[in-house]
Amino acid sequence: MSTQTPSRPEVRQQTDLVIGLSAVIVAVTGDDPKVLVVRHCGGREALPSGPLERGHRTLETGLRNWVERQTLQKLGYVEQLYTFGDRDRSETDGANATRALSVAYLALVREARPAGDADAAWQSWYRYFPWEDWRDGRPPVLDALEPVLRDWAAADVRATRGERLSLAFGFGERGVWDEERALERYELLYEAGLVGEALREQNAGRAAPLAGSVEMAVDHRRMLALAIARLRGKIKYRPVVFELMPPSFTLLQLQRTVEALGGVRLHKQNFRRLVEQQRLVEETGEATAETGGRPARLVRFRREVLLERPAPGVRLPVAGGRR
Amino acid sequence: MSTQTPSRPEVRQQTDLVIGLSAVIVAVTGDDPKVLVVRHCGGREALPSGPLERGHRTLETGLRNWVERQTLQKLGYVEQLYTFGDRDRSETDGANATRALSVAYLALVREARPAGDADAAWQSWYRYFPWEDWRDGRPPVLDALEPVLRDWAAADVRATRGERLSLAFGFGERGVWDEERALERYELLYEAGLVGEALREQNAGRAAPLAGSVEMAVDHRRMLALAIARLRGKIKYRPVVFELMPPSFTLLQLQRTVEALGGVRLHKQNFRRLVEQQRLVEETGEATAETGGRPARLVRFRREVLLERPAPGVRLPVAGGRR
DNA sequence: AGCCTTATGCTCAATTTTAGCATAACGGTC
DNA sequence: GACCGTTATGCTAAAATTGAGCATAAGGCT
Repeated sequence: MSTQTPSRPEVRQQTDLVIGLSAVIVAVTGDDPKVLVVRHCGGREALPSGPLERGHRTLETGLRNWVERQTLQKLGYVEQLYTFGDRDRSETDGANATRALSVAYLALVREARPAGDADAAWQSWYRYFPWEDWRDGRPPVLDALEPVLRDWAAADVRATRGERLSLAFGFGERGVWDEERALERYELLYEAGLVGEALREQNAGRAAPLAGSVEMAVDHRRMLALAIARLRGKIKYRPVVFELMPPSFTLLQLQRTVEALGGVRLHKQNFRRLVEQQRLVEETGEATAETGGRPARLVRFRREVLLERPAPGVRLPVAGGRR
Repeated sequence: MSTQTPSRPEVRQQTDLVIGLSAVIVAVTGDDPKVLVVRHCGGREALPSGPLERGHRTLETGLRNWVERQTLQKLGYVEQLYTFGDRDRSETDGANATRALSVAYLALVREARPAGDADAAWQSWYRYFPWEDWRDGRPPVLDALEPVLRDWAAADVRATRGERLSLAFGFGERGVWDEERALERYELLYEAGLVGEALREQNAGRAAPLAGSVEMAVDHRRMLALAIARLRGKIKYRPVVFELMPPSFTLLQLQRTVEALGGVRLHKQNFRRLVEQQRLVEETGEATAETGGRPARLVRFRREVLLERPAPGVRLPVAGGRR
């Protein structure tokens, strides 16, 4: 009750505990942001993952091990996302339930290899989140979603649901689409019973799962939503996009990559100006004629920017396509 | 080797595992950013923390429990920071070492109560990081640190240390101080053997620990560094400062709070304009004469901004004091 | 040559930032 | 009551950044 000193080994409980390690591995090929998924035992798609083992010196090495074993994919840039630990994540096999924590990571890789293993495959992440892709205007799924969500909000005694909706989806009149709120959107859909995962645990007969968006195993889709949100945010103040680019590339390729991640279109000239005046890239001297029209210069990432400015990122000059 | 499916309960290992929960609890009183510390068994100062127990539904409730038990402090805003899991964190009691994971959280509270429990105390965080406070110009500790760090970098075969130094501390000629890099700075000092914690594990006879900065138990100072870095970043794009403010306050109080966290001075008029034109606050109608000069209007946080703009934060208009 | 497509250069106006100047309003002091 | 120190606030000119487009360049193709 009173003065407790923390972490006394004698009182250590003997609860069964498993630490899971999961990776959201992202690559961009052409116009699509891809994520590496494996086929789960239960048939559902899952993120590469496995339990932390005694042999793993750090969580991150454990993760790399599992990913390489499962997908034959080497990881470059890796960053920790979040640790999930709710008790209801765990498998309840009787009174002595095993508690399952899960540490999720985000990894960025350059080339999406043709998924070394048969069970591993690269999939566009918009397959799981069709409402997140605004590059060709308002995604059609939202037409189906909006009324259901509004009803769900209206059934709320306190006004809080409606507020959260307008925040996440920009439903209100002055509402704007904030691409960084991908996680909040997924969580709202989950609460409203509009994603398949929500219906699994309790067969509460709420709305039917939403056609057109693919489920994932356990809470892996939530992890993916978090990864998307984080990446969309981070790209703006740290030059992480370049982790996804080949050694040399054209400015349009860079723009398409940023657009793929953000799910929005950008104003071309302004994007180039931004990238160039921030001196994020430098000339290679070469050019490529692959793209159809006038050949484009090939550039490469200027590593030195990391030393020069506090927060070099690719700010997103949004194109007309809003609303 | 090949097709492994993840998380099969049968193979679950019986390793001893403890999940620690630690909280960096922050408040700002007057001009100082405070953190709540408890006196550790070993005599060192520590963050409030304790092991995850079976009764805890979520990691966060577990954390809140421990904090309230140890410090009698209720938590408001809480956010997960990071999970530390390196094997060398663990206590090695023979071959069967217990692996200790630790999930660190950041919490923001309004009033720094006089530390309910005798073992708990509010301390300025600059006590542990004197080099992070640039509000009165370049902190004097850096004069002692810089040459030692430079020597350490010079002793490096590859040039990578020097690069990291100029990145983190802005030592180069064009170098700038980026307040958000608090964690990187701590880690460099750790590697260079300039903080006490570094000398504990291996009595490698490197440089002496730096006088003038206070150690903490285990890796708690690293957690604090991470919390500072995250908070300094987050403040700019989410209105989290207001979690630290009383219900009504003056613009100068708000500015002092932001300055305390960032460790930098801001341009007064520009700060006010920013806050006002972003409509982060609204009038209460009252005023206060407490501050000496002309009475200041009292304002309160305008919750509605959360619904209006994608990323409302207090961007930092730095005052002259750079360099 | 003419057309389509992508690459690039440049401009103009609207906004936002930076850095100060100037004035207001209160509590003392002489 | 005038004067001073202190903090609050209003306002502005100049510089820098953004948002939107126009216009031209340079390939491939028919």
